[in-house]
Amino acid sequence: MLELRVRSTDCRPRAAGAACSACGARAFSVCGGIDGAQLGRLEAIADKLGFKAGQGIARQGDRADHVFNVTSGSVRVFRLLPDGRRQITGFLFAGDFFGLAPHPEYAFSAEAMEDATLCRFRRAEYQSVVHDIPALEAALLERVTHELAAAENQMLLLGRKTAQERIATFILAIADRDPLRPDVNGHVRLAMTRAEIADYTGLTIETVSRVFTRLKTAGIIRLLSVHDLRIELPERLRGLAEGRSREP
Amino acid sequence: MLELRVRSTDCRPRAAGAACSACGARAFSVCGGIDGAQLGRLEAIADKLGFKAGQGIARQGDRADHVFNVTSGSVRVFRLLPDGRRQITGFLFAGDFFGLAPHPEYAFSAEAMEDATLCRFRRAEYQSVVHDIPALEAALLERVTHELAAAENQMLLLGRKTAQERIATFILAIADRDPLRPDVNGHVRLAMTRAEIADYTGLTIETVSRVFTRLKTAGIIRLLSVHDLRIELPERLRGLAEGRSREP
DNA sequence: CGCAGCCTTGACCATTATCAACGCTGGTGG
DNA sequence: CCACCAGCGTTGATAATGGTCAAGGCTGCG
Repeated sequence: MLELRVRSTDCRPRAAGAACSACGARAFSVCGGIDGAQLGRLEAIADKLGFKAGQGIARQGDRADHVFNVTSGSVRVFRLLPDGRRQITGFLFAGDFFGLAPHPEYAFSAEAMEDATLCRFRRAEYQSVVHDIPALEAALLERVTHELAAAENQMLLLGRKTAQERIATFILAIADRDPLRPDVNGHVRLAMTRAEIADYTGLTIETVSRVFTRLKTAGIIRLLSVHDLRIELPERLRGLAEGRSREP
Repeated sequence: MLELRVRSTDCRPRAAGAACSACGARAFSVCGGIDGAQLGRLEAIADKLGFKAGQGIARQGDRADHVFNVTSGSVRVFRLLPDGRRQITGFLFAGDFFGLAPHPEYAFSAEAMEDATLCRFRRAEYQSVVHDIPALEAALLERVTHELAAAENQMLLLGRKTAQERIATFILAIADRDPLRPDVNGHVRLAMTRAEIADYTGLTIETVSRVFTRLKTAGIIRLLSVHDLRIELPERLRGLAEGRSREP
């Protein structure tokens, strides 16, 4: 059974109208005109690796010999400053690639969040197989382009949004792409710790915690447990996320 | 004469060793195995447009009908919040594409910084031509992947660096890619205003100004004019940029 | 020469970080 | 089975970085 996947350009556009027709209900899938046989050629040159929760997969500064594809579980990717400050640049799930950047060393570290399995490719072999399958190259281009747009949204969040706006945006992003429960009446599962949310949103864990209780007090969300919440007032939350509270 | 270009994955790796061999001294060029004839096919379907400094090229929220390539001059790309807060996500120069993201509406606005000329493609035609030229698709993939890595670096800057570290990083980034004067003994030209630097680094113009004078007072840089400076102590500046001042 | 648009500097303020204490929860071992 | 501990999360008090508001300076252009 084929494990390797290329996530489509995300099913997030649900909200924006243009749902990924090739994708159906699942959050990831083989998309963009690549058939299983073609992915099979790529999978054939992969090492299949398993990682325990918390285990390191790649380290910032190491020689960038490999390209990775997540096949199950979840992975956090981050950059560190020498004194330990951490910026998480992404939470990755099945179908996501990382390590594509054409640099001699990894600019990031990656660790398993939950137990995870990955395909690992030697860069040169990966390059030549991908190069051989234009449809795959096209799908990757679309995917990476989409990630670039997401990264630019995150730049807006980190550069210009308040703590409350950041958390509101974050909650909605999770809700929109939660692969397991597609917003069953506003239910959102936070697979990550407060520290991870903080390092993703550029805040501290204390501020994250305070904002959650503030949103709760305002009746905008309800905290069901530390890792589960329900969105009670989606419009208010969306208003915060889009910065429509400070309007001029 | 061919105007359209695909920037290589940047000549920045100068510092990191692996210079772009296909590129030579110029900061951008036709790279990655695409020849002029192939680019010519793309250029053939382009509208050539000129924009005056300050003029808008695309607006956040408009239908995303076009893809753009900068052929001369410079362009700023940014996202706005409804109250006017602005995050500049990139300064673009000849050879840079934008509007590639497969979304129904532009998630960004773009304006000419200096007078600029661009190639503009209808998205569908663009797609089909690119799709027809695997070497071009491959070059774009590499380029976009590189930009994604740069965007993630910017996320680290915006999420975790102090004002001083941000400006130090910014100065070095400009110095490394300045297309005109490749660091003639530390000389750096800032083509942008303080407001643009602020909106790129997630600060205010006042803070940007204060940090510049602080770096000047510390003897790390010298301000030759508002738009020109010289790096006096490159190691100190690099140390700040990498966060090596707060080390534990 | 004068004005407009940037830039700089200063005084004050607010948001968020830091430091600290405490509570909850789940797992382990007595 | 219960008690304890470790790790995570919450809350409070205080501090600091950077933002806001305001005034004034410089520069280039008409």
